[in-house]
Amino acid sequence: MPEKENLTYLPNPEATELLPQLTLDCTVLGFHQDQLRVLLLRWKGTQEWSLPGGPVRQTESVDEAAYRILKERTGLDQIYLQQFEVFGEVIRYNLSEIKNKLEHLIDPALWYNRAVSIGYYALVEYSKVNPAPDLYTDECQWWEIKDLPALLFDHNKIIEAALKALRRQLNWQPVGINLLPEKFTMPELQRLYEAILNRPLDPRNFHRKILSLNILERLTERRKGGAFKSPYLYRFNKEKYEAALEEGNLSFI
Amino acid sequence: MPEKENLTYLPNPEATELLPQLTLDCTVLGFHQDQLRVLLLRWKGTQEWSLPGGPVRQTESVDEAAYRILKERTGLDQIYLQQFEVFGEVIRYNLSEIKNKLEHLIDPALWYNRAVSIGYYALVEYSKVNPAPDLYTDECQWWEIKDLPALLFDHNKIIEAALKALRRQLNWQPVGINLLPEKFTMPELQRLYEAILNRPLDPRNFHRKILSLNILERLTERRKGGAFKSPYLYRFNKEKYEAALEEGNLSFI
DNA sequence: TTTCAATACGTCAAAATAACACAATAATAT
DNA sequence: ATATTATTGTGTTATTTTGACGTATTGAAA
Repeated sequence: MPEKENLTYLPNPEATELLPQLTLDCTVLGFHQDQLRVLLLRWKGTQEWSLPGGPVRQTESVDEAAYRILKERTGLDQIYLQQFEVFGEVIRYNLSEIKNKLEHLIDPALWYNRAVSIGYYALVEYSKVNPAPDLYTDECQWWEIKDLPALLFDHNKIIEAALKALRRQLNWQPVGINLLPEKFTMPELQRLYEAILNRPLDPRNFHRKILSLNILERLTERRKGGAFKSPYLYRFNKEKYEAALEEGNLSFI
Repeated sequence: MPEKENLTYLPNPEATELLPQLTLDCTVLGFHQDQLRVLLLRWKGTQEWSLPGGPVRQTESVDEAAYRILKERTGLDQIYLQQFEVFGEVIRYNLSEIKNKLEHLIDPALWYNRAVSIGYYALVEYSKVNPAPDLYTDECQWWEIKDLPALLFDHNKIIEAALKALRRQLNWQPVGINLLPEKFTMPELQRLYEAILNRPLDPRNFHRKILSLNILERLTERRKGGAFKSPYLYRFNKEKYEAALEEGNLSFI
């Protein structure tokens, strides 16, 4: 009994403001003190953390919903967003456990038995983010990616998948313009790549490789104040960076 | 006004059998006569074509729904499936046009104003597929990817996106075990890669590159009957192929 | 002034790649 | 039979890229 796209079955859910049984979850990644960090929310009256996210309104696209949610949690417009996976299992996590843990906030009868979640990752400049909790949470905080607690829902799994997708992206598209400040040093960029790939890189080879992409401009300025030799400051050439994003660097053969 | 995952808003749509306002679309790709082909359905009493797809049942995961739909349209179990993008625009296509074109099949009042679609591509062995139309269509047929008609919904766009995703995959994962028969020749594999990448490859360099992946086994057998020199037959080493799929071949640096 | 480790720049052998030459083959034409 | 022909299989070469290092420079701190 094949069913077709857009075909309505009663009762009509479009009477509601939100797309039913569909949510999105955002893995917001920032880089600070040589560490990749993710933005998490702590639910009121609990020590339970989870990713920012929520349902999609009937009047907005899924991408727009992600932007809206991120704007609310970070204060930022113009975030780099990437949809990477749909989490569509019938049973994604222990729902009754969730109901119990949050029953002081949400009537257990109000939860869907099932929701499909669209996974996004966002790359943001750590220092520009103004973490803001929402109605159900009273803390919005950065966590080191290497030192996460057990999260609510299947959010540990989602973060793992986001990192995997980001690592994949790194191999054919540049990464960095969204995670670093305007000006940065080569060692800072290297440590970002090391944090994402989770392995050390040879500074000399990294330097050569990243310059060969032709997306960086070296300034005459240097970063003062650190111990030892002052490194040059660089910035991304926006046009060339965008072009590299567009083209990608794919060549099986 | 942040809203949380799984939180129900009345009326409860879970009373229905299907996830509301959510569908999936499958770009089923096969390879025949040096051409990449896609499986399309023609709607009854029309010359209108579209991709196989449909809604997700409450009792199945999104992936399971895709497998079910593909089983129905191709007769195949164990299809290689890849979720590649969510199409979540509020207005994805001209709905009233669709309503008009299909009103002899579906009451225009029954269409959702909006549905989010999860895009999959499937790689199948052309000769093993038994194309079968569904309740609303009376033809299920292969079309050359290079010579597609204007499709219903946003399905031309979805196919384009599927091809882009497949080309991307080609650069870090092997492709072929799902699209070719058990035994195949090197030129056949090359023409598959050429069809996907849409550009000619040097046979000598292709030969060297693909063998370096260590996923192929050359048989003593040769393909007889063609004009000119008989090419060797190869088959994929399943274990090594799976391992290559798992690992991927990614190395920015 | 010396120390020290991070930074900047460079070297070299090995591996991978792109471009191309050429021999072997097997049905077809002669 | 023999020659023809386009495809297939193998090899060569120059160039580029990569991986693994060496070393000089820098500038705060000792």
